[in-house]
Amino acid sequence: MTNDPSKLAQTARSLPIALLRARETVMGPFREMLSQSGISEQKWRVLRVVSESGPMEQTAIATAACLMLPSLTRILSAMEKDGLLTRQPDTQDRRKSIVTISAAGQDLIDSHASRSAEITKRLQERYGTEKMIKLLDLLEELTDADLTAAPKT
Amino acid sequence: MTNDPSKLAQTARSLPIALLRARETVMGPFREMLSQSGISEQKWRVLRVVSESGPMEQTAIATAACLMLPSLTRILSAMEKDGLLTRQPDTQDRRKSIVTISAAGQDLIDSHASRSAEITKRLQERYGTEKMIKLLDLLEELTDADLTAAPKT
DNA sequence: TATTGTTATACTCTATAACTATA
DNA sequence: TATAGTTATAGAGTATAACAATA
Repeated sequence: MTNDPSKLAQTARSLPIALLRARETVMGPFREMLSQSGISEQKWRVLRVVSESGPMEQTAIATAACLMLPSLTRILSAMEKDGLLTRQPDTQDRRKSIVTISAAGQDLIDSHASRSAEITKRLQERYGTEKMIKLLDLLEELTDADLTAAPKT
Repeated sequence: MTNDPSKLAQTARSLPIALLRARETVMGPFREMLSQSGISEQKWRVLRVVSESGPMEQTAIATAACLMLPSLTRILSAMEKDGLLTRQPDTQDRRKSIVTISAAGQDLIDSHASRSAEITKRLQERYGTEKMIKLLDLLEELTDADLTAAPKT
C-alpha cells in the first residue's frame, strides 16, 4: 500500500502540494501579524494589489488577488463600508467599476510595512537571500507560463 | 497612491502571494481532472498522503495535507463512509486512530495516475524540466526550513 | 451576443473553543 | 497535566448558475 518514496509521484514532488506546503510554512508569521490587526488574508491581498497597481477594475483584482468574482464582490462591499477603498463606475465603460484605495487603506498597509519587512528579512536570513530570489523568479515564470499553449515544435 | 513597481514590496515579490498565484496557475488542469471524478481537492490530498506514507495518525495527515484537524475529522468521516479509507484505534495509544487507505481508495488514485502524469508532463514541457526540478527543490527546502529558529551567529 | 459585476445557493474550509478519552 | 481527536459554531470562501446593465 505504501508507495516507493523514490517514485516521481511522491507528494513533495507534486507541484500543487509542494506550493501549498511551502505557503503554509511562510504564512505562519504573516497570519499572526494579520490576526492582530483584524483583517483577513483575502482583504490584505486585495489591499496590496490595489495599492500596488492603482485604481483598477474588479476582474483584474480578482485575478491578481486569486479570488473569485462573487467572493470579491462581498469582500469589496465590506472593505468599502470600512472605508478602506472606494468603488466608482468607469466613465468610459459603465459596466465596470473602478476600485481605488483610500487614505485609510493605504495607512493600514503603511502601518504594517515595517513588521512585514521584518518578517521577510527574518525569512531571508533563515532561508538564504539568493535562494529566495531564485525561488521568486521561478514562481513568477511559472505564474506567467501559459500552460494551455501548444508545445514548441 | 501607486507604488513604485521596482520596489521590493511588490506583490509578485511577496512570497505568500507568489506561491498562491503559481499554485492557481498550476492547479487549473488538476481541478478539471478532479471535478470530473467528483472528489474535492482536500480529499485528493488526504488520499495522496495516506497512500504515500501508509497507515498514519490524523495529526500527521493534517500537517502533510495542510488541513486543520477539525476539517480533517469531517473529511475522514465522509471518506470512510465512501469506503476510501478506514480508521482504527491505535493498539498502543488508544487516543490515536490510524488511517489506512482502502483498495477502493488506492484504485481511485491509480485510475488518475495516467491523467495526472500527463498533466505534469505537459507542464514540464511548457515550463522546462530543469526549472521544475529546481523549483521543487527550493520549495522542499522552504517547507522544511524552521522559520522560528534563532539565526546563525 | 458578449462582457462586467451582482445576487443567490449549497457546499466546504477556517478558526477557535470546549469537550472526551487517554496518556 | 498534556495530547489525540471530536464536536460545535460563526465566519468566510468556492463554485456554479442566473441575472441586470452595458457594450
